[in-house]
Amino acid sequence: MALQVTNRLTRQKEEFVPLVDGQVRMYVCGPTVYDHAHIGHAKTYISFDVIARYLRYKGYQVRYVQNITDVGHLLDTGEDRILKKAGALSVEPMEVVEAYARSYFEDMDALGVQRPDISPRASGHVPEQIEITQVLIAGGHAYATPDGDVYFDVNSWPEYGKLSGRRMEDLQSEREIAGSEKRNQADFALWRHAEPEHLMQWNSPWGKGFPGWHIECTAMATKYLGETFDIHGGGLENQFPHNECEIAQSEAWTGKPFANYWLLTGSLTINGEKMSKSLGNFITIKEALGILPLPEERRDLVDVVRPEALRTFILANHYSSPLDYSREALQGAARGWERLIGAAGLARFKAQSAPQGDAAAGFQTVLDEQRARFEAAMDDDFNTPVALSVLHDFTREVNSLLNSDEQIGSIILEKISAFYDELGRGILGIIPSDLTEMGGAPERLDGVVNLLITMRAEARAEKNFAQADQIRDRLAEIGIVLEDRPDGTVYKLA
RNA sequence: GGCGGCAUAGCCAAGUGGCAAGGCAGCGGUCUGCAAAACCGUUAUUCACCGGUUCGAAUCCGGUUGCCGCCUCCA
Repeated sequence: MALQVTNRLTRQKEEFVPLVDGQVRMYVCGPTVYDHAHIGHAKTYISFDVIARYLRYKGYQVRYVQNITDVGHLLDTGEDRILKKAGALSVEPMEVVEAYARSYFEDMDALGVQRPDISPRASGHVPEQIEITQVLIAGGHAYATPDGDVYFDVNSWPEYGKLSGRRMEDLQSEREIAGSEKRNQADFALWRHAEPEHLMQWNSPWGKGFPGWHIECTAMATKYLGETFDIHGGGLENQFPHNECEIAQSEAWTGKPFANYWLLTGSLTINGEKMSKSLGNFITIKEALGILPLPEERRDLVDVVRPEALRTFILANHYSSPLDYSREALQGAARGWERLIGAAGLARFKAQSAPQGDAAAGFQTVLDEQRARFEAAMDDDFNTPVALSVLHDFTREVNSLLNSDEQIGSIILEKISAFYDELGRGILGIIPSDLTEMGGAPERLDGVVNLLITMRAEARAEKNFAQADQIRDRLAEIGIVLEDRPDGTVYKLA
C-alpha cells in the first residue's frame, strides 16, 4: 500500500514518492547543544525515529541526517548560546559543545532513538556556509554591510513565506530596528562579524566572523543529501523563521526545490503551558527517566517512568499534533504499555516450554489481519495512535489465547513473539528486547526470586497461606510482583 | 494586531460525508485459598456553540467562543 504523508508545504496529504526509487533522504533540524535536552526534544526525535524506522521497514534505504548546532545560534540579547554558557562555566566553548552533545546522545540512546546516519556539526561546515553566502551575494540575493555582516535580501525572493503562510506585507509592517544595517526588517543574517574577544570566529571574505543560524542547515542538508531531497523534518516552532529562511536561501542558491516533503512535529506543553525555564516547568529527559534527580520545586510535576513508557505516551499522539504533558496522561499511557509488555513477555515465557508444532495454527489469521491493520495505520501519515490501538487489539487476542486451555505450538508462540518484536520493538521501539531482564534483573536475582517462588509454592501446598502471603507481600514491597498462573508463578519487576 | 493550528466521554486519543477505534480510570462478572494479571460485559443518541449545504455531517461552508504555537531564542 502506498504511504501517504501530510506535507506542510502544500498543506495536503500526499502520496510519498521519493526522488530515487527505493531511497529516502531525510534531514531533521537537530538541537543546539548548550544545555541538557528536554522532553520536547524527546517528542520531536522519537517521532522522527519512528518515521525512519518505518521507512526502513517498508524497504527503503534511508539516509537520515540530523545536525548538531554548535555555533551561531544567538539569544535575543545577541549573545551566542554556546559562548554564554562557556563564560558561565569558565570553559572553552567546544567543551560546552562536547559535554552537551554527549549528553544529548546519551539521552537519545536511553530513549531507544536510533542514531541518525550522519550527525554533522555547524562548526565543521563553515567553508561550505561561506561558499553558499558568496553565491547568494553574486546572485543578488544577499548583501554585505560595511560592518562585515551579510544578510539575505528577502525582497529578492518573492516566495519567502510560502511554508508558514506569512506575507511580505505583514512582515514589513513590523517594527523598525533603530540603527539596523538591514535593508528590510525581515532580512536575516547569513554571516556576522565577530568582535576580537568573540571566541568562535573564522576568516571570511567579509572579515572575521561566524555563520548565521539558518545557513548551516542549508549547507549540511545539501552536502549530504543533494540540492533537492525528500523529507525535511523539525519542530513546528521552528517553522518561522528558521525553516522559512532555509527554504529561501537554499532555493535562491540552487534554483531548485529544497525539500519535497515538510513534516513538522507539534509542540509539547506541560499542564497546558509552554515549557520554559522562566515558568519553572522545564523537564529534562534525564529527569523524566530518573537519571538525574528532580529538584524539590519540580518534584510534583513529573512521575519517573521507563523510557519505553515515555515513548508510548508520545506515540499515543499523532506526531503533528500538539501534546500536553500531564502526570495523569503519562500514567494512563504507562499503564497501557504495561498491558502490552505483559502479553509479549507471557508469549516468550510460554515459548520456552511449548510443544513443537503448529497447534493453534488458526491464530495465523489474527497475526495476518493485525499486521495489515498496523501497516495501514502507519501508511496513513505515520498514524502511531492507531498503530498502538492495533497492538492493543492484538494483545487482547493474544491474552485470550494464552490464557485459554488450548494447546499452543511453538510455531504460533514464536510468531506472536516476532509480531511484538518487529512492530512493537522494531518500529515503535516500546517493547524491550529482553523482557526477562526488564529493569536490569541479573541472573542471580532471577535465581533468588525463583527460589522464593518455590518456597512459597511449598507453603501454599501445605495451606500455610500466612507464610505464602508474607513472601509475596514482602517481595511486592521491594518491587517484585508475583502472579500465579495455572502453569506456574511468574514475577515482574515493578 | 498578523500567521499557523486545535476544540471528541472523568483523563489521553483515532476518526475529513453513511450507524463514534483504542488505552487509562470506574462499575458488574469469570478465574484465584486471597490477590495480581487476564478475559467478558458496561461507561459519549453524541463530537465547544450558532446557522447553512446534503437523503445523510464529528467530518463540508459561514459565523461565534475558548485554548495553544509562532511573529524575538527555543525541537
